[in-house]
Formats: sequence, structure tokens, C-alpha cells
Amino acid sequence: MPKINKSTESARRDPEGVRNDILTTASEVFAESGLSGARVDEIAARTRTSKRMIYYYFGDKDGLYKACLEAAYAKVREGESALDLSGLSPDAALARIVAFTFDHHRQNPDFIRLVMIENIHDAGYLTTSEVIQSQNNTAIEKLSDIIQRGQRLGIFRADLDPVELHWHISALSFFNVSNKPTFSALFGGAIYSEAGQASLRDQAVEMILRYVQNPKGPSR
Amino acid sequence: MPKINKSTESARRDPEGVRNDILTTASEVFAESGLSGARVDEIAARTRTSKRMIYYYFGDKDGLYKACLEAAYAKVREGESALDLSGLSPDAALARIVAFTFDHHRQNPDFIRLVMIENIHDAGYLTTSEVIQSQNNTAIEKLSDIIQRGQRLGIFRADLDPVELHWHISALSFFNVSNKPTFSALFGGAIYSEAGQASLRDQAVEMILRYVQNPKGPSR
Amino acid sequence: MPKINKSTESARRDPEGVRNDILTTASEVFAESGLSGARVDEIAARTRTSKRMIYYYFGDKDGLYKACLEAAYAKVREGESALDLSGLSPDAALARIVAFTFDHHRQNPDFIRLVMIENIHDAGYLTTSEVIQSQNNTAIEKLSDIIQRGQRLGIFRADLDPVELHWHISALSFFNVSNKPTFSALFGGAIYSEAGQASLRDQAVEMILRYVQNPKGPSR
Amino acid sequence: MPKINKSTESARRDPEGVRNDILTTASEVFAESGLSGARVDEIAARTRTSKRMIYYYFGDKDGLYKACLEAAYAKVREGESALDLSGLSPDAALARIVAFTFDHHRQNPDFIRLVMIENIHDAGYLTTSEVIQSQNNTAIEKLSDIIQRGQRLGIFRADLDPVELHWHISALSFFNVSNKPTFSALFGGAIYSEAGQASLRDQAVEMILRYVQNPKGPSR
DNA sequence: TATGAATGAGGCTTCATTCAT
DNA sequence: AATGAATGAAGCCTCATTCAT
Repeated sequence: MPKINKSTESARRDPEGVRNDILTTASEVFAESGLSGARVDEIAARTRTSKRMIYYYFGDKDGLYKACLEAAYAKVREGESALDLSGLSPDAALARIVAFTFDHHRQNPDFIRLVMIENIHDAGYLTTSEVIQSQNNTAIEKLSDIIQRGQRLGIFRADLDPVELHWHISALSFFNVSNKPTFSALFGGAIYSEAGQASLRDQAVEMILRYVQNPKGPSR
Repeated sequence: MPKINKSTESARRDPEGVRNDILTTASEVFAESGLSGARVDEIAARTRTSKRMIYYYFGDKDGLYKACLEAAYAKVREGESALDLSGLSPDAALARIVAFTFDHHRQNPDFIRLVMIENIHDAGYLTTSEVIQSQNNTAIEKLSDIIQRGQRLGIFRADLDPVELHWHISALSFFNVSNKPTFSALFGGAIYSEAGQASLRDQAVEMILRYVQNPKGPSR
Repeated sequence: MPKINKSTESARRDPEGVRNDILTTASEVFAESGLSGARVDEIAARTRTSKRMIYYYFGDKDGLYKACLEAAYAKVREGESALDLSGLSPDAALARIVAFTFDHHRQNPDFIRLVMIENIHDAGYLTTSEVIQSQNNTAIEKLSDIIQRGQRLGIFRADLDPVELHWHISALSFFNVSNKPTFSALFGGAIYSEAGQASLRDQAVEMILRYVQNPKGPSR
Repeated sequence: MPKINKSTESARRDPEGVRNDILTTASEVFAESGLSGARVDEIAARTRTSKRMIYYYFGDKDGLYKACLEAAYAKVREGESALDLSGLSPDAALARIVAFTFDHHRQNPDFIRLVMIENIHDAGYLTTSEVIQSQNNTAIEKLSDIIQRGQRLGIFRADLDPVELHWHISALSFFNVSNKPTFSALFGGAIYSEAGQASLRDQAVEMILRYVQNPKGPSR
């Protein structure tokens, strides 16, 4: 059932609003149908403005898609940045990051879809996007910091790499959303119930924590 | 660089060969471009037969896509079935499964792409496919068996669920292939070098093994 | 008033006929409206086939235009080649060429229009056309031969160049057709009556003949 | 490479300047791309003012084109009027006119392009332009006068018509510019070198002079 | 079983032009 | 006198699919 972003009051002369309206709607449609599958006509129809304005603001369909991708990354990065880990021990902080990432991905399924689409297209747009490339990645920095603290305390193993750790956390969190349709088609939806999701999240947290633990070190 | 499956000898009077030729080629093209993005013309052009034959054998583009999906699942299931775990201890067997799944996914990127596409389409085709639904899932059975054996020996924790465990293994193995383009665009390609992949696989194995371990039990 | 090339009998399954139908019609429309001005829809409408076939045979609008240009040049060259000058004295042959060119251009106004259009586009298509470039130019060869014969007889001046002579003949013949609209708008249509045209043609012939004459030589 | 007529000082409060700026720029763009091919957006972009002003001053694209055409004719007529033939013998005066016309056309290629465009459009705008129609044509008057003087002296043939003579002179001068792209594409650029052009101009002069000469009269 | 020719529907995009300020 | 935002109409082109042989 397509959501329609038309509003009763015609919001004329609000360029920023029009741009955002298009961007929001387009992200939904791209997430639903993919890049080739999305129809400019449908995007326009769900908008409170016209098809012509899409071209006015974004040039062409690819430009619109790229803008959606950039906006999605920006929004997600923003969410990541807001995560406050101050005052937490390394393992508590790491647990927090895993749980947060898991939930955050769940709450942004459109972002996940856009990234899936981008992967189908071999990251062609991401590669050319200066905007995304230039955003400094706070996730890696935070993990790097936690790892160092944990290692200094002797509770984390020595052979940890922040990018690899980020990869593991991302894998568990991303797959949960990206493969929900096929996974539940094949193995039933229990895993995607609220209880099932809570369980998986806890397992993911525990899995990561157990993994980083220093086997010889002063664990609990 | 598009591979062309033309052969010098015209494969006349070989219905099965023609069908397979189309199926193989179509899978490649769908994997490259997505469902909407793939062009029937291009599939035909890369085939050693003609466009008309695609419609003759598969009805329409959707039918062809569904056939590709089914063939891909069948092939992967076949690979999984061939995995011999006899004579292995539960943890050795589990380690074997994780490593195998990780490698198997890497070696079948087109299968991963088709599943990604299917997820973009909310598993609409998978849901209606009697073929795929009917295939009994050996992966779950094998895991189920291993879990039971491990639990009986007291080396595995009690709260393990085969579907959840399969989910974890799949997540780590699937994400590795599905998100390679964006991940390496953002974090560099080191993780996708041979050494990087070997490292990730080992980490995945260890992560799963540590997770299933019974904390109180008689571990090694 | 647009001519419509529809025929009552549907000439299905006649690829060559369809191609020629499109080519003929397109040449007319391009000649009438220019390259940008011509509408693919109008070309299709005047055809006995459909718009889709235009793209099937010619790729795109530019490809169609280029094909029209090539066909026009080919046809005109063909006409030039058919001109038989055997048995004529150099001055008679030259007179024949001038009169022929003048008439030939008049009878092929669409060719003239296409060349005008091509000049507006800085001969961008002509330059890339291998077809046209490769056609050997019989006009220059014929002129070259006549000049040599005339010079050998001492009746033609020594400083004649075939390309320059061709340029003069072309100028008078081409301008007559290309600038008919503006010239008659400014100076009246008398010049474009049958008598007026006959007069201009005779003048052009005489102008060229007087020009090539050797002032010292044995003239008539 | 598009010339941009932007100036550093914003030309506020200079209606005539704005109008001329638009006119100059539009003439260039029309000359480059034709009537349908020219884009209002591009004209505006190359101007130091905005698109809205084009519509403010010229109503619509056609009005702008017509204004360009009128301005071009006015400028060319002005040039022709400035040609001083006083004190020259009829044949010297005629030689002067031919050489001047040849050079003048060469120096005003944009004018030639506009006339070509106008011919493509069957002189539809020229026909309705009261401005152009009302301009008395000094070229014809001058030729008429020269012819009469030459005939009175017995050096010019009796059957000369000023419009026809103008036609011949125009043909040689106009074609030289209008068909430069195609002609040099087909026959090489030698003819359009400085030397080649000088040669053609001399030939044109001689051609016209020889033509008007009275064969029986007291020639040199 | 096989093929080149043909096509209707619908896709993306561009254009000259006008509106509101 | 001037401008950025907005637009309906129409342009070019592509797609999956079918037809006639």
C-alpha cells in the first residue's frame, strides 16, 4: 500500500520542503522496488509536487538515487554519532554498540535496502560519491578506542582489528534486516517476532563479547 | 566484460542443453543487473540460442527468473548435502560447517546476488515456489544433530536453537559476499584479500565455537 | 501539407520496403523541419509502419538522420555518374555539366535541404560517415578531364583547378535552391519562374564558359 | 567553447544594454544550433541577465529569433550602405562590389547562418517582418546604377538585370560561407585557407566582370 | 524447433513558458 | 526591472513480448 505524502495545504514556495519531500518519497520507492524497478512516475505521484521538480532538483533518476543514498548514509552516521558511550567499561561499551547497531539497522530498513541495491550495482554510486567518502567514520573510531581500552585492561585479546570487528557486528545486524524475507520464507517467522529479535540481539551481543575476550586474561 | 556462452557447434536438437544454456546465462545477467535491470535481449545475446527460445522454455521474464532462483537454491543445497561430517566431534563438525558455509558462499556469488534480489522483492518468488519450499533443509538437520550431540556431551550450552545458529552462520557468510562492494568502498579492500578472507573465516569459526560452548561444562 | 506514405495494402514482411519507406519519409520531414525541428512522431505517422520500427532499423533519431544524409548523397552521386559527356568538346561538356548540375539541384530540393542542415551542424555527421567519405567523387574527375582536354586544345586558360571550378558551379546551383525562400521574399519570385530559372541557368553556363576561356587562345 | 557575455559590473538600469546583450547572445546561439536546436536556457545562461528578461523584452523564443534576424539584416545593410563607389568606373565599381560582398559575408558568418536557418523555415519570419521588407535595398540600387553607366559606355552587355546580377554575386559569396563545413569535409580545407579564399574571391570578381562585358563593345 | 521482424505500452527526460515575490 | 521556483506538454527511446514463416 503506497504511502502518499500529499498534504492538504499546498506548501508552495518551500524549496527545501519540496526537496525533502522528493527525497523521502524516493527513498521509500527505491527501497521498495530497487533502482531499475522504481518508477519516476510513481515517485512523483506519491509526492506533493510534480515529476518535473524531480528533474529540477536532482537532474535525473540516477542523481535522485545518489541523493537518496547520500541522505541515508548521512542519517545513519548521525544516529551512530549520537551514541554516547562515556562512562562505560570496554565490554559494556562494546555490548552497547552491538545492541545499538542491531536495533538501529532494524529501525532503518530503507537504509538497508538502499545499501543492498547499491551492492547489486557494485557500489558504483558510493564509489563516486564525494559526500559519503568524506564522512569520517565514527563507528571505527569508537571501536578502535574500546579495543585499546580493553586491551590495556587485559580483558580483550591482543589480535583485534577495529575494521574486522565492525565487519562482524555489521554482518549480524545487516543480515537480520536484509534477508528477513527469504529467511522467514524458508525457516518461518518466529525469529522475526519481537521475542525472537530480542533473543537474536542478545545472542549477537554475547557472541561478540565472548569473541573479544582474552582467554588468559582477568575475566570475570 | 560480458561472458558469451556461444559455442562453435550449434547445439541443435539438444533441448536440455539449450535450457541449461539459457539458465546459466540468465543467472549471470540477473546476478549482474538485478531483476528489473536485466534485459531479456542481453540474456538472449549471450546465449547460443535465440530470444524466442527463452519464451518457449520459460514463458516470460519472471518465469525465467524463478527458474534461475530455483536452480541456484538446488545447486547450493546439493553442495551442502555433499558435506560429510561423519566421524567428527560436535565442535569439529560445527567448525567444519562454518568454514564450509563461508567458503561455499564466497564461491557462489551469483547465488548470493539472486538471494539479494529476491530479498529486494520481498521473497515474492521464493514464497510461491513449490520446488524450493519442498526441498528439505539439510543444513538445519545437520546443525540440529550436532547441537544434540554437543549438548549430550555437556560441551555445548543448553539454550541453542538450530535455526538461530544457522542464522548466525549465514549472517557472517552471506554478508561477506553480499556487502563486499560497499564495505570495501568504505573501508578498503584489505578484508577481501586472500589473507583477509582467511582471517575472517577463522574468526567466524572461533566466534561460533566460543558462543556455543558451555561455560560451565567440560571444555577442552 | 504533409504527404502520407501509407498504402492501402498492408505490406507486411518486407524489411527492405519498410526501411526505404522510413528513409524516404524521414528525408522529407528532415528537409522540411531541420534536425531538431523534425519530430520522430511525425515521421512515424507519415510512414506506413510504426515509430518503433524507426528505432529497430536506425537506432535513434541521429542514426536515422545520418542514414538519410548518406542515402541522399548516394542518390545524387548516382545521378552525377549517369551524366554522359562522351563525344562532347571540352566547352560543350562543361556547359553540359553546369546545366545539368543546375537542373539536378533544382530537382532534388530535399538533398539541398539536408546539406543545409548538415552545414548548420558543422558537417558533424558527414565527417563521421565512412560511407560518404569513401564514395569517389566523379564530379571532380570529370571536371579534371575536361580541363585537361581544354587546356591541351589551348581554348582553356592555364590556371584552372577542378575543385575550384566545382566550387563555382556548385555555388551557383546550390544557392539557387537553398536561398529561394529568402531571395524571393526580398526580391520577388520572378527569378523562380520557369523563364527566370531558364535564364539563370543560361547565365550560369555562360559565366563559367567565359571564365575558363583562354583570352589569348583560339576561341570561337 | 561557449562565449559568455557576462560582465563584472551588473548592468542594472540599462534596458538598451540588456536588450542588446540578449540579442547578441541569442544570435550566436541560433547561429550555432538552429532555431529548434537553440535552447532558451542556454541563451539566458550566456547572457549577463536572466531568462525572465528574454520573455520580458521579446515575448517568446520566436520573437527573439525574429528580432535577431532583423538585427542581422539591419547590420548587413548598414555595411553595404557604407560602401563608397564614387569616382569608380563601372567595371571597377562592380569589381569592388563583388570583392566587398565576398569579404563581408565571410566576416559575418552568424548572419549567413541566420539566413540559412530562415531558408530552412521557408522564410516564414522574413515574410512577416515589416522591418526587413521596408528597408530599401541599396545593393540593387547600386548595381542598377553601375549597369546603366556601363551600358551607356558600351562596355557592358545590354541584357543585364540588377536582381539577376545580385543573385550571381550573392550565390558565390553566400555559398562560400554557408557550405564551408560540408565542402571542406568532402574536398579538403585548402580552399578555405587565406590563400585559397583570396584566390576564390579574385576568380569570383573576374567571373562576374567577364560575364557583364559586352563582347562586341570597346573592351580593353 | 527455430528465427528475424514487428509492436503497444510505458519509461525517462527536456522544452518553452509562467508564477509568486 | 528582476528572479528562483514551478510546470504541462511533448519529446525521444526502451522494454518485454508476439507474430509470420
